[in-house]
Amino acid sequence: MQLEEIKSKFERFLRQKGYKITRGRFEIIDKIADYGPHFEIEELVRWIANQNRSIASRSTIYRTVRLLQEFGAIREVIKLGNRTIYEFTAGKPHHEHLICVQCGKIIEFYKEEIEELQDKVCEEHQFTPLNHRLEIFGICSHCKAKSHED
Amino acid sequence: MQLEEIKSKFERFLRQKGYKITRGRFEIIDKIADYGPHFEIEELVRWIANQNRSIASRSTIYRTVRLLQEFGAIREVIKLGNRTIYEFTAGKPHHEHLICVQCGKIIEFYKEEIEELQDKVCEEHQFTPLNHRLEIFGICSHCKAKSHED
DNA sequence: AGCTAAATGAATATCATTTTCAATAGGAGG
DNA sequence: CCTCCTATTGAAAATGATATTCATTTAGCT
Repeated sequence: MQLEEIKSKFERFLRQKGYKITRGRFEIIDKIADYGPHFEIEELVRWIANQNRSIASRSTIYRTVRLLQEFGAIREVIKLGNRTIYEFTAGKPHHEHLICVQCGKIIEFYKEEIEELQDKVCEEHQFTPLNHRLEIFGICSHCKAKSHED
Repeated sequence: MQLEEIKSKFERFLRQKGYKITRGRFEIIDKIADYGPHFEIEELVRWIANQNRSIASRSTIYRTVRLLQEFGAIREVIKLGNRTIYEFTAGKPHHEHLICVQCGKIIEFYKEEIEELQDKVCEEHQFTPLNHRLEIFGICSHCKAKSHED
């Protein structure tokens, strides 16, 4: 999905909710898209603050991230300590994460069979699934290679 | 694993680390075991404070929970907002969680095939897994039944 | 018993996130 | 284009979980 498409869908979302179409909200989307797939809000706030023109305050950035989560363009990947890492899903298909505990690298993957087995587990417990998250923590190939050097 | 067995293993752990064997630490373990399988620290602090004899201060409870995590008797189940839910693993076998978003109930499950598929994914990415967490959010059968009544 | 380092409690700090509140700016209707 | 109402914004303050500081106490060796 293109960025413009997301923005126009977001615009429709705002209208439908009776919210206003403000420049700040759309500039924040641009910045998030520029920043990369994974981010922390404080990091983003600093990054935006370091740029020439200030587009929004910390409060507005926090509020907009919440709004984008409600809209569905952003989701929480994981909370580590007091840090929360988000991802700009941007219409990306569903996936899970491998997280390198050494360098923080996040690798995305998708395994259909795992999804099916989860549904089966839910059925067995008469549990109605809404969403899920699978995180595997470990050492990525790069860090592994590096540790062998020592 | 029995509580006494855990405590004696913990004692060995403390000795080995050069830490001291204090009454407070063991009384906190007792309280956690009494409390139930899942808890939040603040909840635990209040619960302990409401009992006749004060066994430990908030700081000591926080510090001891950290220590027990390091030891391996406690693990973080999930962080929701600013709340962190822990579980007293007490040597329980590995498992994943179904979490009811309505009532907060936590159901444990284990699916061997999911574990195997995870290993396969890791191999494909030359990723060395250390641990993982699978959380499925949804509505438990009890809440589902209740919502039909309305 | 006496010594030394670790543990404790109380108060304070920290840090991400939320809220408050006064000022500003969408946008619908005229 | 003007007006009005309401949502939004920014800055500062509040919140809430957790960490840290520091003076005091205690575990556990000698």
